Amino acid sequence: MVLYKFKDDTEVSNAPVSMSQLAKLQRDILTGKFRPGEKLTEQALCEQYGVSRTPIREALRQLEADGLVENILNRGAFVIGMSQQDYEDMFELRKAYEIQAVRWAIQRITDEEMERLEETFEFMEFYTMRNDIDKMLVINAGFHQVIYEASHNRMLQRLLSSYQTFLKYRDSGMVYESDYLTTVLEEHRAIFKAFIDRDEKAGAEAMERHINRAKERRCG
Amino acid sequence: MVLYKFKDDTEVSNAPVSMSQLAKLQRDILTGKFRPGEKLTEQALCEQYGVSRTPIREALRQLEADGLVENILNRGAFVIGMSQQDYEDMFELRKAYEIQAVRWAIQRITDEEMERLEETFEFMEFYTMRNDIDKMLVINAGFHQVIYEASHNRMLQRLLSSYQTFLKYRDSGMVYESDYLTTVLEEHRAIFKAFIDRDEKAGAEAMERHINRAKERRCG
DNA sequence: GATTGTATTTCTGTATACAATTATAGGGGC
DNA sequence: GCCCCTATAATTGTATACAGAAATACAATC
Repeated sequence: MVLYKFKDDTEVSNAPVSMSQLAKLQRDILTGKFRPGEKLTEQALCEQYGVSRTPIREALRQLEADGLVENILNRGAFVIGMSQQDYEDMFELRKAYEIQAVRWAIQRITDEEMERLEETFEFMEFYTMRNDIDKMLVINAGFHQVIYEASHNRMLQRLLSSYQTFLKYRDSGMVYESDYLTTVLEEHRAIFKAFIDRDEKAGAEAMERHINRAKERRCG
Repeated sequence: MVLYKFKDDTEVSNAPVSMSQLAKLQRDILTGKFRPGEKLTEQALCEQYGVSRTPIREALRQLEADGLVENILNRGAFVIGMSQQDYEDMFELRKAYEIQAVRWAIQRITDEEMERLEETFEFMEFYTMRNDIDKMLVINAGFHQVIYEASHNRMLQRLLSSYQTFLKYRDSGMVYESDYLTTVLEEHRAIFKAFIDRDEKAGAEAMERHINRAKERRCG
């Protein structure tokens, strides 16, 4: 049963979705299946994921670009560890770009994107009422994604999307406060309102509060 | 003749440096040898760079991560174009991270890094007096690089370094004002002074001014 | 002449083979 | 026992071969 369909055909549903080898490897690193510092031997990965070395090597190159592994010449790929400090820093870096994204998005958003943002926000209200955390996590990501697109800047979209991937797995193991959904909804409402009012400053401030609180919720 | 040697063995000299296939391809895209939208056929690249498809494909994956090409499944790699807007946006994105880098660097810099920063700044003074623009471009990059390292955050280092690569080729064709070097030196001096004073706020402000002026110089 | 379906060619995606480098294990010297 | 050297094994880097998808060319049809 498809409940909500994003522009890119990502769906909010419970159906298992087939993943690329890259995505699987990414997931397994982010969920801690491989330990920080651990060497990723290509042959071993081939057997684990059932593909040959070529696609594995290309995946490792992309993971290096995402900062998840380090490729050392003639020595191979090693999993990069994230300290608590690294993780907190990540929120600061993300915050700077999320704020910039909101600013540009409010300047540059198209009517079609505004409709998608509104639609997505309405789904957030619906699933908050239903208290459905799993679906909310997906819609949350979608809400931010619409903003990234509305910023009309590829670089920003790429970077912020990769932060989302990072958070997706980190969040999956989280325990949530009882008022989590309603709190987040209000934070998003403030951001959405800034779009309606075309108020760049209010949008930036609402986003800053949102990320600061997200940091507290997840790091605090 | 080696004039200045960075920690990573990058040298300020006129000696030709051998480049990896990736670096060559990166250079050729950034210098406009391939036009935006142009399809990069693997076989053609193999013949041009004298290597087989495997390393070419891996290079294309990395270039995609850097935002220089777009890989479409079963259709190949296409060069991404940068509009004037994209280019101006890039300065804003870089500014946000350069400011964060300075803040963290002032908090976290080690004695060894502080010595390197001082040494680098002294070389900047020397080459400014000599009015040697080519060497200054390299030292400039080195000055920022020391700050990135002193931020002690891998993600930030990676991103800002890739911006530097971007700028390196863009700058190479630039025409400079006569007071370019002395102006830039004073901007860097303000940043360096903030490190000595351990004044985070002053450092952030000095860096913001520096990037704003760099944007004016290059986009204005 | 334009259009559509099909055959051919070209190109990408993946697997495998080979070369070069690095890691490992064992033996000799001190 | 410790260190160093060498031989071997393991692993990465590169080239090539093959399978499948996409683009192209062309002929048949309207």
